[in-house]
Amino acid sequence: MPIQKVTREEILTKSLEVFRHRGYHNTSMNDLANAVGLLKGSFYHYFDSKETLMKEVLSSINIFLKAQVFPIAYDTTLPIEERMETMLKRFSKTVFSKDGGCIVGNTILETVNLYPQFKEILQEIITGWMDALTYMYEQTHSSEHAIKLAEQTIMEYEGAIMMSKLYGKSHFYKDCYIRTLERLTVHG
Amino acid sequence: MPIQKVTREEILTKSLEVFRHRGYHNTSMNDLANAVGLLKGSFYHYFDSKETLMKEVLSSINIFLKAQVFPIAYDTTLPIEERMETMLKRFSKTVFSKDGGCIVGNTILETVNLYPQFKEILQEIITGWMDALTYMYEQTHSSEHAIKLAEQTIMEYEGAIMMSKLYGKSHFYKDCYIRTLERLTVHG
DNA sequence: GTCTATAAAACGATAGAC
DNA sequence: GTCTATCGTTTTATAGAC
Repeated sequence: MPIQKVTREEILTKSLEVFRHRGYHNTSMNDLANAVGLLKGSFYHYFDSKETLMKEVLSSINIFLKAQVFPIAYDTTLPIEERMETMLKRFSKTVFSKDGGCIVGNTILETVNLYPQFKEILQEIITGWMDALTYMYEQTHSSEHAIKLAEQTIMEYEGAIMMSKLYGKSHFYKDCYIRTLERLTVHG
Repeated sequence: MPIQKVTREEILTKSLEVFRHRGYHNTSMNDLANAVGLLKGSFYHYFDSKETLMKEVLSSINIFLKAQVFPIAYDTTLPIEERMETMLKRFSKTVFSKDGGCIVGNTILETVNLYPQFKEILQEIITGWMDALTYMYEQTHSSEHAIKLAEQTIMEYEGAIMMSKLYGKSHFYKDCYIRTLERLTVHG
């Protein structure tokens, strides 16, 4: 048996970073292979296409969020503010990056119109986030209002990513974070 | 002189639509040329590169906004709600599209990290929008608060575009629109 | 003939896939 | 490494208005 240089997991982790930084169409198989230290030819031993790889990257994000992040919202042993804070922080660590990219938001804007292959998994991720936020806002608001607040929170965060990228400043996130917490308590 | 099939203006208008729909990297010179009824080689008679073309597209958007949209905010002969409504509607007509794309937001997320060529003009567009919104919110809020509200408005709209694209629903825009108007009056 | 908008063909580079 | 396709770009040829 030849030596296995990398694992599928490592490829997925590295590919996530590359896709987040470069976008989907502007990432070549060469970029991905280089990032994990393989020749692009060897890459097809693990994944049969760029599309399949992206699908698995998005799927692994979804699995992680469903296992490690979203459940926090429903853990009623913790105070609501703490749940929200922890969830936002963990979510950011997975899905956002320092240079201002959100792999989920970027991929939606870049592909949903013309490459519906990713639409389903992207919807699943955002819906999971929506449900978790809605559940938390329902503790202090009506169901209909909670949904609107959850939508507003997600929209603001995605917009904050754009603004951070454009101006290289991070206060947009922080303002979002504060407003997201404020919505738990004020003007019911 | 031979028959001219298209004008520079027509190319810019058509290219704006193609870039908005397909994104920057996923648009080929072939796509652009086909959209205006030329072969891709002939395209270079008008623009010397894809990058130059995109720059001019963004620049034409900026010129239009500065001449026809942003000045509305400063027209004190009109009531503030009317100014905001008119501005939002005109802005949407130029920059957004039915299939849920914002050429400005998309291009920021797709290019700013790796193609800084567009950064300056993109900043100019967003800053123009920011200034117009801030000016209006300053009528009923402090300067510092007005800036935050303007930022929040832009972030929400860009997020709404993402959500509309993902779920094929338009209520995200409408909610943004309502909240943007509400911010003019409530909780000063 | 000159000028120029477009077509046609071909360039080198790089894409995704094998 | 090799394949084929396509990328952005350049060059050459053609056609029609002066």
